[in-house]
Amino acid sequence: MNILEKITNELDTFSKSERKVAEFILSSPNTVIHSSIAALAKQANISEPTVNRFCRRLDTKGYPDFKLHLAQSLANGTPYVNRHVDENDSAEEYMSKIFESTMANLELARKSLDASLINRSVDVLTQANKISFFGLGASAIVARDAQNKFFRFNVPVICFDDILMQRMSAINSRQGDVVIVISHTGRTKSLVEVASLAKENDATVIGITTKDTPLAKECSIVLSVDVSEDTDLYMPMSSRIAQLALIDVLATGFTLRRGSKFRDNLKKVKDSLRSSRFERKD
Amino acid sequence: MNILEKITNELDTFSKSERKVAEFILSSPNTVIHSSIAALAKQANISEPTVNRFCRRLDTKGYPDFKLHLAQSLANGTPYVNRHVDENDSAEEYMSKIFESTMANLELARKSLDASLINRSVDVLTQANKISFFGLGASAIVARDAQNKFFRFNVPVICFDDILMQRMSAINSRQGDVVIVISHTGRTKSLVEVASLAKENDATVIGITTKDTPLAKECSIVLSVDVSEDTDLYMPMSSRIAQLALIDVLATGFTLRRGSKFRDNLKKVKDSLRSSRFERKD
DNA sequence: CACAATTATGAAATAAAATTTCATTTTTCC
DNA sequence: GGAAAAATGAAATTTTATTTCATAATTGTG
Repeated sequence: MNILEKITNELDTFSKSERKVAEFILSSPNTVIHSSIAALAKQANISEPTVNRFCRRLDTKGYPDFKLHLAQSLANGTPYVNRHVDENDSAEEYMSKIFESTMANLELARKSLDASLINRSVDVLTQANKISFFGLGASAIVARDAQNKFFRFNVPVICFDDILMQRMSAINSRQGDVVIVISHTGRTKSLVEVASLAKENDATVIGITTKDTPLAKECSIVLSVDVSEDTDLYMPMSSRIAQLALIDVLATGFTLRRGSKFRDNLKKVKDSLRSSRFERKD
Repeated sequence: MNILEKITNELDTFSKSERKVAEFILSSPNTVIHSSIAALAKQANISEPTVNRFCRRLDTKGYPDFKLHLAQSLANGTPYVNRHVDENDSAEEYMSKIFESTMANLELARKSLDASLINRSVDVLTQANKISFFGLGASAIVARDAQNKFFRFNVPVICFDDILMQRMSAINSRQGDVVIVISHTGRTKSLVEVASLAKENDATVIGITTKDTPLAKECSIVLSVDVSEDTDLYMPMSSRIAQLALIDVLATGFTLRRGSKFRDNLKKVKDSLRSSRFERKD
């Protein structure tokens, strides 16, 4: 866990002097990582052993080890202290918080993904006769994005964000078809039904969802993308971004599996856009 | 810069003994951050002063300072060494690389964004009579996502990914309307024209694009989102994710500006979905 | 290829920093 | 109010890092 959060959380359990240390560290963590224990003790108006005891209380081996943890907490991309947007945040603040929590959630998502399942999914996708992407709401956007990517691979891809079309398409699926169903909650009834229908008709169903959900149970392969729930305030935020990153991973896996000749083809697709754009001067 | 990359880059400029240190550090950086200079010297079969000189050569103040940099480079979310996907990467590897470069690009994007322009954009959005989102290709997805978010705010929002509808809509815009045009390249002719048309008709045009592009020139406010170019192999990847994060920032800014009562309303929108979902057991 | 000049390296000494010990002060609780 | 417990800091000790300097290796030059 982020050590700055930890300090914040345990603030009340500290003694008077320890709190002085804690507050000083929270107020200028970037100074602390470049200070010796003596300098810190002086600035916080306490003695050196107190700092040392403080560090050990936080389950570090001592002051140098504590600084290491602190440095990591302050590193790029690691969310700092309160990642929740607050009523009175300035634009600078809420912007940083949103980006930071997005990055932290991508890290979480990466950790939750199983590479061997990615590999199997890529296997299945490269051998598919037809690939379908289904999603609703925010996940509909992910499905469209996936279509936009996979369509470049010159394989039959479809994408529906309409529950009736999804059902009809699922019922028409057959062996060799791959159906990718996207839902963060994994509880959207109509999507769970679509997954089940597709499976009954022998399609391979890949779920991009949270594990142990009704949708996950219907899937042949579950790519579970965990993100911290409370960052998605009242709107999907980090969840859809993590899903998109996963789509990138699948698309990349696909191109790698197909070899270098195939990638020339991708370049052609990209080049085809040239005439619709203004030239670059540089 | 990531110190591990730096070591890799400067590998040839090191002396024989320094290279031994470098190689040991690269092979097990996680051991090093918990070792004393003596332990490292012994394991790498060189003397302590050599380690010290090595650290200084890398522009750190000494060994402890070097460890701090190393710890930060190893922290969560910080991309490590080669972020480019390689022909022979395993699923585990390309997955990590894609997530890491996405995170690194979000960090870049955050740094490139100007909070005061975000603030102005939120001002304009909260006062808009009508909000339109236009994008094509991968940016069409971003526009749809934005619509999905802003529609919850109970303001008139439209979104088109069809160039004719975009033109018609732009021509019909008037003072008080806000048009958000999304394009990573900023060079898509038809979108530049749409921006220009909207502006001629007195709409406020916000561009989510790269700075100093033809599109940027046509906008009232330019929210420039920089991402490293070469990560978007032959498909848009990090660029669209950074754009989505920016949409989150704008939507969050909007809700903050509207106050807490407004957020109850958002909860209602979310709750309205409940009956379409399977209940949670926990 | 010799040999001076330069550069690299490590042993030992020194300096700096962190930790431990222990006496003193403060707080808690009966 | 006062004994027990907990917190704190001064000083001593230990650990760790850095500097100094002598020696070894490398490089360039005639």
